[in-house]
Amino acid sequence: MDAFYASAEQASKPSLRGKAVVVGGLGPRGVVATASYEARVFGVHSAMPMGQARRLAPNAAYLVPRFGFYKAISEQVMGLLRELSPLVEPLSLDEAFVDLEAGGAAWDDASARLVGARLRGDIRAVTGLTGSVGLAASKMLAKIASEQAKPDGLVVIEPGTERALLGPLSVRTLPGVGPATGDHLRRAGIHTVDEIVEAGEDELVRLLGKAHGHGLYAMALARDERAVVAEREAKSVSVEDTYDVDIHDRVRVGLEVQRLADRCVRRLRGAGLSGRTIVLKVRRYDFSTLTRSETLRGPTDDPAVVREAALRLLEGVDSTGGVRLLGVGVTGLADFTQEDLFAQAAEAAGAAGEGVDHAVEQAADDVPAEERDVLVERRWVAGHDVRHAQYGHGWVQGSGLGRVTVRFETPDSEPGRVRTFLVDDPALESADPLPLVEVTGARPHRL
DNA sequence: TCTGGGGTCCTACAGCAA
DNA sequence: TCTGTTGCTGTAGGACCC
Repeated sequence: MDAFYASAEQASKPSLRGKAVVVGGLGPRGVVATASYEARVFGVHSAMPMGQARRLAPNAAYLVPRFGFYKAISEQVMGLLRELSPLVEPLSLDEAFVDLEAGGAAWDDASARLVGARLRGDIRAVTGLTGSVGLAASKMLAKIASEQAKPDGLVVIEPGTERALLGPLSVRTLPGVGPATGDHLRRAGIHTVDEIVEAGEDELVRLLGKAHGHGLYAMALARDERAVVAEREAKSVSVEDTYDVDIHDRVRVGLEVQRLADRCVRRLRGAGLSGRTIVLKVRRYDFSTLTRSETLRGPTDDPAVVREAALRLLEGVDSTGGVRLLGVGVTGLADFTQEDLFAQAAEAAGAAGEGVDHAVEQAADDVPAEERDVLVERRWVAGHDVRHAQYGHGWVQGSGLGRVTVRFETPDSEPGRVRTFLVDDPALESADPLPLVEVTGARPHRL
């Protein structure tokens, strides 16, 4: 999908179409998740600090991501892909590999092209958004093709042309070559894919290590035999928070770690999993990051056990100077087993002397953060949908000083009017996003 | 001007056992 | 019996991806 989050917001909000839209964290430490193509003209791009984005594009619309909304659209698109083949490997909400041969949907160049073109039409019809398609004989090449196809295009890499196409490209084009590896190669005088091939496999292994060296050399030769894998099992579950202001108070750090442990366990349980290794992550004031982990005797999904382990790990961490991020994760996942749980819980209770604060567990956030903001504090979140008793459906454009500004429009309306209300106006309530495309008979869907 | 969140994979090293 | 090798497990960190 092209500039997915930003495009979804533009489709949802007619007044933003054709305008610079930036989706990301709006706090003082937020970064850009997606910038619309209009915003990219100003130099705004993913992973850029929001402050920098605002300086580059002060007049862009800045919105917080609505993952639930994007997920619903993503499921529609993944559904279309699964009609083509049982082998669909999602990489994220907006990207997936499809093995067309396995699905019998395509057997040669012409049929693949046809399938790709039809898919793009279907995506547009069902979601109202544009997607780009890359067709090639391997995952790596399909990915490169789809990058070249963006926005709103289709690119085919014909068999036999792969090496010639890759040769002059930057090493950064290859999957697995990020800033660090790119620098490493550059210092060795290697800038293009051709130069990787010229350097030879031994030299690459010497520079980058065994796995990376062999892998990259193969990629440079356009050799990529990786299969499309439909079902991937999760290997870890984690949650983390970056705080607007560094936390210095050791007690507060402990409380946050417990909250994160509870959130992590809720996710773990939601997935029907338990895990054996507890990981604590701490990013300090100077951005240095450290992790500490502890492996239990058996898998657990007991919040008390995870909390205690995380707190034990915290004891070994120096937080002088303050922490900007805390995280708790669980790896070594296993399917839920009752015996392990009881054994583990009893063991921990014995060892830790039952010092667990159950109030923390109860009070923790069962409701997603954005909903809490809207419902409990009645703070209106920029970009979120609302309904007004008199004016109908709209979205929050901004709020502050006891007032909230709402633009009243829907995906299929003209750009709407803006009105301002008191934040506690009883006629105003939060609302679900509306479907981007009118629901018509055959393929009903709900957002 | 500062740098999110949720993941995956690889490497290196220490300790232990065969 | 001592020593060196090998392989596994746990731990920590780094790079990368979207």
